[in-house]
Amino acid sequence: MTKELSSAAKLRDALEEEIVTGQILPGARLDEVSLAERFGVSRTPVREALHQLASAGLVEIQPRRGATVTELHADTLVEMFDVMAELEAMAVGLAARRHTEADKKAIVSAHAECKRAAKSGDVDRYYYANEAFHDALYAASHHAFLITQCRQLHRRLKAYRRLQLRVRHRVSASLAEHQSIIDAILAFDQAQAAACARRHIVVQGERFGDLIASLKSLAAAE
Amino acid sequence: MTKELSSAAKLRDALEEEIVTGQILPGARLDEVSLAERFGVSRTPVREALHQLASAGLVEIQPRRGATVTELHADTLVEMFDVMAELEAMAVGLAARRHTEADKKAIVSAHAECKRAAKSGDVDRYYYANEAFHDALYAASHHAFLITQCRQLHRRLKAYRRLQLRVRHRVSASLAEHQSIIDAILAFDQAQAAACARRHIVVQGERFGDLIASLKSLAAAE
DNA sequence: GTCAATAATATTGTATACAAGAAGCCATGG
DNA sequence: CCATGGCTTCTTGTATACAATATTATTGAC
Repeated sequence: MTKELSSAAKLRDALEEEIVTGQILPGARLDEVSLAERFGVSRTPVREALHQLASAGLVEIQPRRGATVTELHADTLVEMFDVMAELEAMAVGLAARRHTEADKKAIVSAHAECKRAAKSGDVDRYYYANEAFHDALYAASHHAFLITQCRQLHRRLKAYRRLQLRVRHRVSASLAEHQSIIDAILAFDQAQAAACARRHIVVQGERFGDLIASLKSLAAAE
Repeated sequence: MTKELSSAAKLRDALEEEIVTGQILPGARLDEVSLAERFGVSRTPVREALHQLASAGLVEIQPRRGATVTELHADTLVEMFDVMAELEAMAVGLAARRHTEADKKAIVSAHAECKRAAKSGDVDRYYYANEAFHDALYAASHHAFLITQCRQLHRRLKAYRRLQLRVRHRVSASLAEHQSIIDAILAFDQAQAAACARRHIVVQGERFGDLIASLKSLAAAE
């Protein structure tokens, strides 16, 4: 059932996963023949996969000079968090107005899993639970196009979001923010829900900025 | 200087233009060999172009079944206008805070051209002037990532935006909305600017919905 | 010893050839 | 007369070959 994908599509997904999770580092060169050999295919599907990733912004292709994994500067990333905040605020605001009983259940249970994950102290588990929670929020907006936009950007920020979760006390703060979002949604308070969601993401951007700053000062001290 | 593009890239741009302007109709089949013949190249660059357009959402590719121009249902389009409204509100709000003297000049002069175009009664001329105006607004936000997102979505809505301009009195209304946006920006009033921009786009979505509805009732009456 | 120019190499961009799957068509059976 | 099965044909997906450009190394001159 899931084996109907073309090798180009499989390649694209595999590469995307490796880039998004940081297995392939930003700035790394993506050589067509090496990739072709690694995946046991010819250069043709490799090229297709690379071009598709380029359209998604994950890799950059310079004519006649090959592809590299996109390097996101700290300020670009912060900007991406800005836009993510706005989109998510919109989604959550809509969710406050439009959510069904099923949506409510999904959100609450995703949040419960987040709590369990937080208590367990397993950051990765929290990461996945968090992802499911946000997905439930998007779904409750019942706004198909917005959902795709949110998912796309969310995915691009995946690796960095994960990083930012390692900041001290971030997980418990995140959890509290989730709670306030849920409260606003269940009260059908659109404005409040949107505001909470926006703050939730903006905070992530800020923490991420802090992280970058501290890394920079560390590097400078060496 | 501009001739450094690969044939695949040229093809992609040409096809994008034809789709966006409606020369190729939604739902139309895009046959690889026909396109290859038409542009005098082999299938390889055609495939690359199609896949890139697919990532951008302009065409849909079904495995082993070829590519067609994406058909956007009325409700999807309205949703896209929703998101556009939110992004543009964000950009204009930022522009109110961040605009420079140069930005101010660019915006005002773009608006002046809009006025002249409106007075001339040339809808196409107004369309292009309008595009330049919005671009000037985006630029004034000084938010690189937001600008790319706005441009991308704006481009996808291009054909439909044009359609909606034909609605009676829409051009003069649009012009008035522009004026209110400018006023808010020049007053450095972020909230007001964002609200005006949001309304400006939401109205477009609504007018577009009206248009669709009237087309539907026309079709039903036949 | 360093810089520059040219040649050698490697890598991308395009074309063509081949393989595999999907759509249409005709024939045959009910 | 309609439906179903197999066959033909067309189209897409992949591989390989070739062409063009960028990179690198080597050699020569200053």
